[in-house]
Amino acid sequence: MVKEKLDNQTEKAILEAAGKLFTRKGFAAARMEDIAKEAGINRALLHYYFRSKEKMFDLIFDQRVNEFFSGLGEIMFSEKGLEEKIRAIVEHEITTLSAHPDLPIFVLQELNQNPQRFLDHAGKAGAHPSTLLKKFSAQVKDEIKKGKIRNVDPSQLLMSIMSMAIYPFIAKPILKTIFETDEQGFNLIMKKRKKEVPDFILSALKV
Amino acid sequence: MVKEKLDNQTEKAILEAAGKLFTRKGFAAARMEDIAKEAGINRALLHYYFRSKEKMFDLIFDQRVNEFFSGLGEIMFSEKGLEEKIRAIVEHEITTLSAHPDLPIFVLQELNQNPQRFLDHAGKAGAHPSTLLKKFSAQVKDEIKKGKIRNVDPSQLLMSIMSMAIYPFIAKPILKTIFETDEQGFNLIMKKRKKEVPDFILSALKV
DNA sequence: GTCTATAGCTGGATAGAC
DNA sequence: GTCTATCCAGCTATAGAC
Repeated sequence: MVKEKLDNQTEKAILEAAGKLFTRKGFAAARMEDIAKEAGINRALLHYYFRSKEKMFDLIFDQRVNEFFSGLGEIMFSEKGLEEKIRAIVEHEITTLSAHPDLPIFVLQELNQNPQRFLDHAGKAGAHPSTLLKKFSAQVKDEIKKGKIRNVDPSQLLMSIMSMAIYPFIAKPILKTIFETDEQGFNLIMKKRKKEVPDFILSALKV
Repeated sequence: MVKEKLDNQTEKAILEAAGKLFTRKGFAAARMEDIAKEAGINRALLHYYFRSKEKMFDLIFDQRVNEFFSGLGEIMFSEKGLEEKIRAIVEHEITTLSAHPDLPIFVLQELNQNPQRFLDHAGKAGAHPSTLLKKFSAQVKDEIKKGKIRNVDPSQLLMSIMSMAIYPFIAKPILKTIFETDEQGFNLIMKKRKKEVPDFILSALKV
């Protein structure tokens, strides 16, 4: 009666293939034929396992959204000080996205297509995303009151942090052209960015 | 013999409709039927004017890439000082994208799909995009040498500027949820950002 | 230049054999 | 559980009338 977890090679292969193709091409442009080929099986079997293209996509998308936001909550709700927290966020984002570079464009493209999805997803996850901002906001305001940092709008600050860490992965093709470099060179630049960005932010926050 | 420029209502209507739908849904998900309906004509006429879906898309895409980078070169190659230049870039990007919010996700999604396009496009435009970085880089290094600003990597700085201005528009559905606001509220936040971001950057550059 | 009708293809989904 | 064969809807593209 126990559901098999080790044996289903096929299911795993399909999910991997589907993840790859949906993430790369988006829902509409990814074809079942391609997914089947990538998984080394045929189209019919995809439907045997997952019934429809949409159901497959929903599985993948939810998983990707989770990856995209994984770890962020933990860091935000940890008891770290502000500086340490900022360093941890940037480090975490850049490390995650270096391993999964096309995560953000995929998730954000599909969310722009159907914003409701994010609310649905947040619903499943439990806490409303705004609690994350509130926690961060309180901490920033506290530091301002103590005179530790300059007076800045916490929302604007949070946006800036996330922007600086994530956007380069979205703009990668442009950046590779501008910097006249390849994949390896780009990754090196991102690695340096793990230190550069927090330093930049903290310098901006100095009183 | 002169090509009509005023009379072709239809061509204009089609381009507008196509722009709207391609930008919103991407190439694969946008259907000729929808474009025709949006333009108030029927499918056959689309082909009469533009032959194929791909040709239509190429026109739209090129135009969108131009919009996305419009004005940036001018500002970069102007004789403004660094501070003024940073303020101008951020102001320009946020203003442009407030008027065309789904420009970046469309352009960047399609460029990720086919990075070659950017090189092709840059080719047509004349100057290689890397000249833009070189100009900016020289100016930053000069200011550093003069002791006017902190020692920062110009490439990293440029990335940060663009990130902070552009990324929020890509992450809009997420931000609207986190900030618990609507379209109007979002626009207000972006308006404030035109000042907040340059101030933030300049503060980070202080010696 | 604009329409209707339709050809022709692509791709998701199902039936049924093994 | 996996395959082949096939159905059928949806979409691009074209032909031909007006």
